[in-house]
Amino acid sequence: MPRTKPYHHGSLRETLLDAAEAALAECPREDPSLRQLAALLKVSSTAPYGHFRTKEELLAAVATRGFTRLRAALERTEGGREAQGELNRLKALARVYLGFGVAYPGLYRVMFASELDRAAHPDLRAASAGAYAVLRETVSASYDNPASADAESTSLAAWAIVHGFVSLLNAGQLSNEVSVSNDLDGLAGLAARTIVSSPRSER
Amino acid sequence: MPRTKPYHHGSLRETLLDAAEAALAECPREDPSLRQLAALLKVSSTAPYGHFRTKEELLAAVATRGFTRLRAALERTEGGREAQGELNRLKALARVYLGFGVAYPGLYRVMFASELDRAAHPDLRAASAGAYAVLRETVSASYDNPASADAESTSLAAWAIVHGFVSLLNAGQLSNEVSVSNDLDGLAGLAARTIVSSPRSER
DNA sequence: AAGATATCTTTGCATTGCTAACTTTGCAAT
DNA sequence: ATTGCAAAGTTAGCAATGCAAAGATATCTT
Repeated sequence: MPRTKPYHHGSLRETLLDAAEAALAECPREDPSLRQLAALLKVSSTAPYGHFRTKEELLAAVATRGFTRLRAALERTEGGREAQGELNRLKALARVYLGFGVAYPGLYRVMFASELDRAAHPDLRAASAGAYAVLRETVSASYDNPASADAESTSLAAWAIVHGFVSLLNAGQLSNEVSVSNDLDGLAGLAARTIVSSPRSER
Repeated sequence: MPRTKPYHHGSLRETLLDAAEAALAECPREDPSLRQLAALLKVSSTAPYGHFRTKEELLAAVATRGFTRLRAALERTEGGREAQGELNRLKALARVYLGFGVAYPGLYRVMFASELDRAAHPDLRAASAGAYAVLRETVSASYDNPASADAESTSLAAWAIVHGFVSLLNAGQLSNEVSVSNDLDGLAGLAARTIVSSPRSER
């Protein structure tokens, strides 16, 4: 277990996560190497192994922090709860989601990397579920029965559509359809409209 | 340039792609190593470099084949064109898309990997655009003006939602919402309904 | 003051992507 | 047929990486 105030480096664990995130910001399409991170922090190549058993564990921790921050961003959304009608609330939320994903493509990639074994990292699952919960609550708030299967389905569709946009954007798959793509507001509106107008049996 | 009938191995290039795909089928969450592929095919470790300049180039070729196959699968969809109403056509297409993505998680991951530099691989872009075209044509067929911005947007939303579902499923992110998740038919219906009911100015 | 413990270092190994230089094979032109 | 040549494959080797021991060192507890 890490101490509160270790000797050499203060708190290497957090610093490693910061460095990994910074590296992902610079080279979004490749995972940072533990050795480079260690060299950057002036510690030996194997120092990280005192805090993470494997590289995947470090990446899982990075992803967990990412979901926590995404959740915070979603909760901080202006017009997220109070404002003018369901459509605008959803659009605002979608806009924040898209903005986050596009602003931190490397981090977002790690967060949703299918390379990570989610079953082996419960805290990661929890953080992810926490971020999704914000979306789900906002979507299902406009349902008579927010716990209904209908509300659940629509929430899922909402997640799929915003995540799909971010994923396609960051993969460079939407460079052709620039008309709509680079305009995050447009995409957010599209996502919100698509979700709001979806059929609901019990509204 | 590769010959029609080289000497030692017949046609190593295609065989390498097959082997890479097979490896992805076995270990979907990690990229195969060139050396292992070479060893499997009983050629030297550097033989692949006669056909691909880098590993990324091989992966791009794998991804290209993947998109070609996805397109073929989408075009082969039963009820894709003829059948009973827009909703059913879309649902059938979505079902095929989801089935493909879930059946070949490793291949699908490489196809949409943000690690690949799409700008450097025009054929990959073309194959990807070809697969998307099938989806777009099906979606926009029900519009008065299939080339309208409206039809385009809805097609994009359709791609985002089915890709989002596959991505979330393969990342293991939907294991909690099993109620709907593991049922591909249910997800396909959800996607189709969400898209069909989306607002269209000029219908 | 002394021991325990977490933290970090040194050493080392196997794997990997890739380069450079050489060899082998099959085809074509003379 | 012999010769020349280009494509395809081989061997050898380098630097980087993830990770496993085993040893060193500083901090905390007692």
